[in-house]
Amino acid sequence: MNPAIGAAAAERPAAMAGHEVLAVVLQIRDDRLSVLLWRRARPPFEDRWVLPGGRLGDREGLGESVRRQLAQKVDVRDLTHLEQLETRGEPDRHPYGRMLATAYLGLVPADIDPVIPCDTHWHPASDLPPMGFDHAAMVHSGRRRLRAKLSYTNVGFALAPPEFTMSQLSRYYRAALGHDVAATNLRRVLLRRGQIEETGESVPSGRSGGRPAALFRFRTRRLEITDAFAVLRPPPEG
Amino acid sequence: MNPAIGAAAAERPAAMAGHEVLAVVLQIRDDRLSVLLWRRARPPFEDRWVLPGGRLGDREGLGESVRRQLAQKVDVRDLTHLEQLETRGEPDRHPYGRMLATAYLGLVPADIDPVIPCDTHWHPASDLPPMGFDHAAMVHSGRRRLRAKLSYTNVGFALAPPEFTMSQLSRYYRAALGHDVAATNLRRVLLRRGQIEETGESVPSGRSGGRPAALFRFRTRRLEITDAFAVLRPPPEG
DNA sequence: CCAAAAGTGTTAATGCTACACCCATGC
DNA sequence: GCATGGGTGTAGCATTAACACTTTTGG
Repeated sequence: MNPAIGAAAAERPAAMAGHEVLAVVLQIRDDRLSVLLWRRARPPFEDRWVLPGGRLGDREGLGESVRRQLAQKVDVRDLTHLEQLETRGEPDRHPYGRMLATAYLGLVPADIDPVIPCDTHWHPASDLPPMGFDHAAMVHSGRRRLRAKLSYTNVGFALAPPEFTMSQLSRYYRAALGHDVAATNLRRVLLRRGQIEETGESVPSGRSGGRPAALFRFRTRRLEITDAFAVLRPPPEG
Repeated sequence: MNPAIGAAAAERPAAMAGHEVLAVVLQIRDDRLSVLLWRRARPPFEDRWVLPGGRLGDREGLGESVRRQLAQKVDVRDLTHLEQLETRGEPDRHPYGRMLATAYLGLVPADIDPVIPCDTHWHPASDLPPMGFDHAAMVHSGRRRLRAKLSYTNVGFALAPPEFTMSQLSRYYRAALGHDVAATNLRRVLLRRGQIEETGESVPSGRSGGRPAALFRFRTRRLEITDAFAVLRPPPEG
């Protein structure tokens, strides 16, 4: 274990070892996939950006801990989805001693704007600021996971507001996937898979005219795998 | 020598807190997907079956620790693939105190028969014996992960020997996926994706006759995603 | 010659993208 | 009317499962 360096070590005396939970909180903001980061005020990695999170409490589970810390520290309570990403435990990942970290992916729908403390900010996930520890790698894991799941699950529900038009939804997909997504085909894919349904309502057109857009909603707001077995699928029943 | 926390913990339960790594080691044996389990000789969960593993050492990383424990404790050194599955940290998952566990998925090719201690056995993954802790859930995670990855990556390499005939390979896939897989189509799918290639050699037919089978090998024996973006794929270059 | 196992050709179905076209609205 | 954005129809493409058929071997 690293010998303590200067004053900072005084805060965390000899036996620093433990487990922390971290959250890659993603949201589509202004048509960009963004991640919530917190600016460190002290060493190590002073002034670098890190993921929100903190030590696992003695009596709490991992997911529970992430939710608590997000609520307490950055006032994020509106996660529509939370799943475990990965655990990192390289002995030298924390300069002051042994510290394991379990990262979660959390998603916030686009219609919410959580009140966050002044030392936390949303950053475009494709243009991260200088980050501390191994947190940048975790953000990349989160992005990859989200991208993958958008194509075989209904995670879209976690990025979108409860009701939305297809052109809105296609913008969310575009932001999350990083490439163009045609609203017209997205509609058919998601309808075919039974992920979304029409609410029956529609949104009046803006001042520039245009046909009113139908409103849709996700049929369920819990994660489901809708497109398993793209290939090597099991033979039909019987 | 105890995979999970043994007697030492029982003697001083108060001080028990820490992190262990566990391995879901899978192999196709006799055309069945099998998992390596270890029979506990003492409480808690005496006589139940558990995953091999043990405490994370002070100076080792998680993956490193799994490899060490598998080599030392069950003499498994021939993993062709190892990846992290999940970390469980419910406060009550271990009756004697707080213990986090990170589970890995390890794969052993079908042509190897590791020498394992007498208290460990291979069990069919579809018919697990009574298991201790939350280890049965971890085995299920491992199976699901393997099944999923067989359809969009080249993990097959980790189940198969270096060279194989297509009917052998289809048996491995059948065992892992749990449903029929036609050798003829499997061949075309894997060739098209560039996962496998012919070695040029072939295997003489058995005493019952039949055309000699061509030998194949995986082009690479490292994990690659060969079929990303089944849907919502990015538009062509430009 | 016949049975057995491997390998090829072909068809039909699926599910997607792209694009042309039609619809409803504001001005 | 006409510009604007939404929605539908349709053609083409890629990929795969199923199955008939051919090839190569042992007895």
